[in-house]
Order: sequence, then C-alpha cells, then structure tokens
Amino acid sequence: MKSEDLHRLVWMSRPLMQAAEACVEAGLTGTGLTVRMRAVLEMLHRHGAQTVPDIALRLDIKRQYVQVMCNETLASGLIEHRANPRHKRSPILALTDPGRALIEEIISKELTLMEKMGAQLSSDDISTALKVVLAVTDSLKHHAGEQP
Amino acid sequence: MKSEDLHRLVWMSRPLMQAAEACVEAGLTGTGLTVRMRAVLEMLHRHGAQTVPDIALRLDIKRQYVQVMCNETLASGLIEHRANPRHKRSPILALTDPGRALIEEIISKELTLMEKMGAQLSSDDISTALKVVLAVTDSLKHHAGEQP
DNA sequence: CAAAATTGACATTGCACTTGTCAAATTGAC
DNA sequence: GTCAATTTGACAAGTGCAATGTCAATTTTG
Repeated sequence: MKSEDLHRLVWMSRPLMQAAEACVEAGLTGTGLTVRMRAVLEMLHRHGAQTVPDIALRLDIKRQYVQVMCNETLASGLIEHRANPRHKRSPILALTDPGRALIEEIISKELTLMEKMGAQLSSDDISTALKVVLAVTDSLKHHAGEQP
Repeated sequence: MKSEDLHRLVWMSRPLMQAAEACVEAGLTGTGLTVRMRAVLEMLHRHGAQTVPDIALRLDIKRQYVQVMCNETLASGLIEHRANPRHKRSPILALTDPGRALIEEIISKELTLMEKMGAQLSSDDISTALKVVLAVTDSLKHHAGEQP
C-alpha cells in the first residue's frame, strides 16, 4: 500500500546514505582527500567559485564548520583564495587546476560506478525515483518547518 | 541521463534523511520518547520480542550502543525483560502494553503524514522509487564490501 | 571438562557538527 | 559622513551518535 511504501522509502534513507558514504570514502582512498574536502570541491565545481558562507548555505551546515573544511582544502592546494570585489574580508574560493582535475576525475569515476549499478534499472524508473525522492524531501522539510 | 540521475538520487539520501529525522523528532515531542527509543520500540513491534544483540544486527550498530538505547527504554517502562530459554544472561526484550500502544500510535501518525505527503504521487511511482532505492542501497553495500 | 564465544556493563575515544564569542571589516540608515 | 547593525574569519567549548576496548559472568562447543 501507498503509505507503507512511502514510510519504508523514507526509512531507507539512512542505510542508503551510509552505503553511499562508505562507497565515496572507498573511492577516495589514494587521492589524499577526505569526504569533507570532496564536498567542498564539488560545490565549487557545480556552482562555481564562491565564499565560505555561500557554501554553508548550500550544504545547510554552519559556516564555522564549513570554514574548517575549506581551510583544510586550502592547505591541500586544491582550492585557492581570489579577491572578492563585494567583500574584502571574505575571499572567494576557487578550484585550482589540480583541484579541478581531481574533482572531475572523482566524479567521473563515481558516474562510472553509477552506470554499473544502474545497469539493471530502467532510465524511467531511475528518473521516477529521483522525482519521488525530491518531492518527498521537499514535503518533509516543509512539514518539519511548520511543526514546532 | 541515467547515471547523473542515479548520482543525484544517491546524494539526496542525506537531505532526505535529515528531513525525515527532523519530522520524526517533531512527531515525538510530547511523548517523552527519543528517536533512539522509538527505534527500539519499532524493532520490537516489527520483528517481535528479541535480545539486544538481535536488535544490533538489525540496526547494524554495535551491541554496546544498542544496550544503552534499550536500558533507556527499559527505564521508561515501555519494554520489559522476559526470561530467555536459550540464554540466561541475555533476556528477551518485549513491548509492554503501554509500549505497544505508544509505538502503534506513533507509526499510525507517521503513516497519516505519509498519506498526506504522497497525495500527489502515484502508487506506482512510489513503489518504483522504493524498488530503485532498495536496489541501489544493496548495490552500494556490495560494492563497498568488495572495495577495500 | 577445558577452550572459545556470547553477553551485559562500563570507560574511553573519535567524529561531525553546533553553539558561543571576539575582533576586524563591511554595510546600511540617517 | 557617521554610527549602529551585520557579516566574516578565527578560535574554544560543547553535544550527540556511535565505535572501540575491556572485564567478568555465562554459555556453547569441541
């Protein structure tokens, strides 16, 4: 039945996330990257150069922690400071060439894995699943927002 | 495209989980229950009376932590010890009447919420999404298991 | 029966993130 | 332009979930 399936789907999110993070972590061995650093690189790759508070907004975690993540990544030389015309105190973070090469390689490797994993699933089913998950996440967020 | 959708789906697991846990937590206010205690009650409700190590296996977390969760729940009177014929040292945990009533009420409330949220989604889409998520979780687990 | 495994209890630790605070810099209202 | 409010980076402390390590009691197995 519909509600039971939805309930099961929602409660699968934790095992799914754990399995996903374990895989990502496994794919990172040898790169010297941590999962946190990967997240920073991906944000800059997907949404372009931006400041620490921008990333914090997108990841929905506190800017203080994102600062730590970014400082780590800066130390690795995979991202760098750029002058921010809109705010002298808050530099824009941008991928360096090695950083861009690395995150593109990582994402490409992950996509290859996704291809293998999705081999026995239809395109339609996958896009349906994505649609449902996006909708449910949105509903849950709105509901939790009203609740308190 | 297929792999990109799958990639996005996998990375939605964290936001989905966070939204879900926030909603569950919100639904628990007033019951005096914590999310951990709810998990214990649900295990006993779904899979019947069982021991701490059994629950740990099902939740895939270490028995030592499950022990703590269960001791908390025991203190609340929502579950109780039963003699274990197979192991004197390891009592079987069972729902008390208040415990059963409470977890059934909570799950029923959650299902009602799922009904509302799933109103604009088709039954087929939801069961497809569940199928995909289960398959992907399984694939990821197997992949991570081979990797090291 | 002796050795190995299971279990509950307790202590310690790690991790991911939050919260709080400060000072410097920036922005906005007037 | 001036001054209060906001933003930002840096640092310190705290929180919650869970892993890890260990011990003694018990149980299972060879």
